[in-house]
Amino acid sequence: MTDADVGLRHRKRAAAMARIQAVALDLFDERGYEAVTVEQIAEASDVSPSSVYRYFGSKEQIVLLGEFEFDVSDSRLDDAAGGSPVDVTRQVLRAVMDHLVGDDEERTRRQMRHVMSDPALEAALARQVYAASETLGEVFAARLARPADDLEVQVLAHVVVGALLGGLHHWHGTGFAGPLRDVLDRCLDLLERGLQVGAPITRPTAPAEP
Amino acid sequence: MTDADVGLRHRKRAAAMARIQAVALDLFDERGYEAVTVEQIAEASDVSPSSVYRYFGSKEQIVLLGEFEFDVSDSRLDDAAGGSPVDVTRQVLRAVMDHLVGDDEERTRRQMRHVMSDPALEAALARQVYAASETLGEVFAARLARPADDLEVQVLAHVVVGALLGGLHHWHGTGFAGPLRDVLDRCLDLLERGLQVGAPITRPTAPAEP
DNA sequence: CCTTCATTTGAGAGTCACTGTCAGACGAGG
DNA sequence: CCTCGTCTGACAGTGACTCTCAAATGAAGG
Repeated sequence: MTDADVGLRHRKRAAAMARIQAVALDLFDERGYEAVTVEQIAEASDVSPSSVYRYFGSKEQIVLLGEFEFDVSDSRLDDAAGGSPVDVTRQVLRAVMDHLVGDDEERTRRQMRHVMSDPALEAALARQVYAASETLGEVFAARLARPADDLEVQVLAHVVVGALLGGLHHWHGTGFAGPLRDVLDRCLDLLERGLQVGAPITRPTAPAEP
Repeated sequence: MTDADVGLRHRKRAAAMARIQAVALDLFDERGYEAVTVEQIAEASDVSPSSVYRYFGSKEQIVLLGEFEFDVSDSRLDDAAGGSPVDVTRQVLRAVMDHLVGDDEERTRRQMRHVMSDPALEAALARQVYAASETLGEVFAARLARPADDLEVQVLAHVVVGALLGGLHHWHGTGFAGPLRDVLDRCLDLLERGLQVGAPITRPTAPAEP
């Protein structure tokens, strides 16, 4: 094994993966996710179908690879030591967003459009998000010195991720208005401020609106 | 068409579906979800594979059909008029639980064991739960007289469902200890009481965040 | 430059979930 | 008992995904 990043082999692989994702996204925009076969993607990307599966594992991961995952060992998590769970989440979020948006904001919207309209993609994303909740739960549990299965820890982790998912849904529902990062930040603000989750429904300030 | 429930045709169909689900669950327990093919389920249930797909649409739905869905038109929703979102959720939860547990508590555990250990099932459940969040969001939006895409509404709905999902995870992680209904009720209690979501994490190290 | 070695690639065959079609079976209703 | 409408099973096909294996190719040393 060479130094792990600077081999012709490694670079070719990375280039092929990027090419496949770009080509696939174009084809999906053109004809829709379901209507495009992996074989067609492979041919248009000058690789064999075998390689596509070797690289991505599944058709969904061509779209989702790397999205909405986070690295527990990210150094920024250490910076949040002593902070609240939401602080920790904000750090995690920053790491996720750098991956997500750092690359290309428009690209994320194109991905989301397909994710939200295809059942298979939606399911794959939902699973990925659920897995992220579990990881976040482990982080919280470690910080709070509680067992990972602790009810409060699990509820907390899933609630935080749920809030972000709500934001994602809002972002999609409003035609992807504004930067995703801001929307998600606002979601965490809402959580911190405390949702009026137990308050009787009397709508505080909302003016009548159809 | 007859009165919709009391025809031989309808009864036969219902019986076949119940038989398929029971047979399938036995086979899954025996050999694992993935190792059992739909064709084998069909043969063991004395129906054709075509019928299995006609009844359930997909292999996953043999396990998941009806679980973790709720009926927006459930009469109990009206009883919660004027209550808080959590009250509404509690009513919804009661309706869901009556479906879920009303039938057979042990059966739910068997289902969950497979759901949690198979990626395809986990994804299907995650998607179903996500869809439930959307439905709940619509209910909340209507109650609060806000647009369905409203950020707070979406965050609220997804947070509530997230809390329940956290409870489900806890339930699974603790070997399905105690009635699921109680666990989920406690999750909603935690939400109402307000999670210490913004509170600094109690650690020996001194906090240094504003 | 050339050889050797370790990986990676592409090709092909096979499995299985799922879809669409259609003729025959079988309740429903008279 | 007979017609009519619906449901069922059989069949053929598609596409995602897996496995295996021989050929290609980058890495490393002479």
